[in-house]
Amino acid sequence: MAVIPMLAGPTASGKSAAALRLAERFGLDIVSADSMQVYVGMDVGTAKPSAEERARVHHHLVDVVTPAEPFSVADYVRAAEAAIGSVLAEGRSALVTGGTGFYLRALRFGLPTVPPADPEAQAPLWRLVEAGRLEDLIEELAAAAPQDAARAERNPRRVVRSLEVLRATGKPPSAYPHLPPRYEYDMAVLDPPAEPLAERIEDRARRMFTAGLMSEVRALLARYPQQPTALQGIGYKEVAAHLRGEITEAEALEAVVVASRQYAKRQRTWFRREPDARTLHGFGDSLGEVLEVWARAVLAR
RNA sequence: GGGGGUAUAGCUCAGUUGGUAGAGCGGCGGUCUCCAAAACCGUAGGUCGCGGGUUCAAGUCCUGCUGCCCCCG
Repeated sequence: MAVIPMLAGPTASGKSAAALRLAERFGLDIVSADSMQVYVGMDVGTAKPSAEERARVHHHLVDVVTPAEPFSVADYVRAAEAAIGSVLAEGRSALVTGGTGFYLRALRFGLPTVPPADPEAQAPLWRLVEAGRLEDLIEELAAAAPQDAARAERNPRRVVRSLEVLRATGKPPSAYPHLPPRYEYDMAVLDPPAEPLAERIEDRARRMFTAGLMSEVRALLARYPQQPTALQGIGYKEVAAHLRGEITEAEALEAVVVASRQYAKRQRTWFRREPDARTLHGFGDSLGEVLEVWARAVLAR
């Protein structure tokens, strides 16, 4: 059974460029693992691969839904596994690459068997949260599932989700096993030094603004008034605030830079604890040889 | 030149009738079982512009100086 190479790393770590090189070198398709690049019309702000790059290498899981549609890890895993399956069926292999650790982990270790989230079932719980009764919900959860309550860390989203599952099925999320993953992966994580990464993040944010991020957001808002997830994206929420006149363009740019830096931090934290992953110190663009050796070894298994 | 205002954590600012300082943001660390570029949890930062004075005690009152802002000339 083939082992699929998986390349992760924080934003602006040069993983996309590196992935493109590896894909061309070894004749691989790229399977993106990016929770924002799945949306049509979100191009500039997500640093989506260009049309030219997508002509050179087939990218899967990019542009699969509109910003008006919901999309979740489960959707991701199903679609990504299907994509990998079809590539393997053609006698080739794929390279999974992206920065959404949550998606990568679900792909590697399997989707949990917890029932899917149901917005209607969550609605009454959210009403309580909004009414300032989070404490009560935590208590209810703690009474039946102390571990789940502890793990929720007072995070409203996690408390609500855990209670939703508990109330609907009588079992908390922690009682559900994971489905076995469909494929085996070998994960490499780019870990660039913080300072240079921060500089690259700032440069890239600048370039996004000059490349038309503002008009992209304007078009998005006009076309999809209801956006469950898109406006969570870095670059999008800040520019939207500017378009509403709440902050200046300079402030929006600064906010994007800060949010991106914080995001990169969270990604590093996530990947650092990822089991069985090899860490490669540096940027994707400066690790060409190392990455090639790694990919060749993985593909030979 | 005269008058008024202001000076507190990296930034923006709170600090009640005097009892040696807080918040938000940022920074740093962490969490993550179907919204994850999300949502959270935890921490470290301050000779309160500088010098005098009053007081048992001053960020808080008085005073001189310095910086910044506004008004008048």
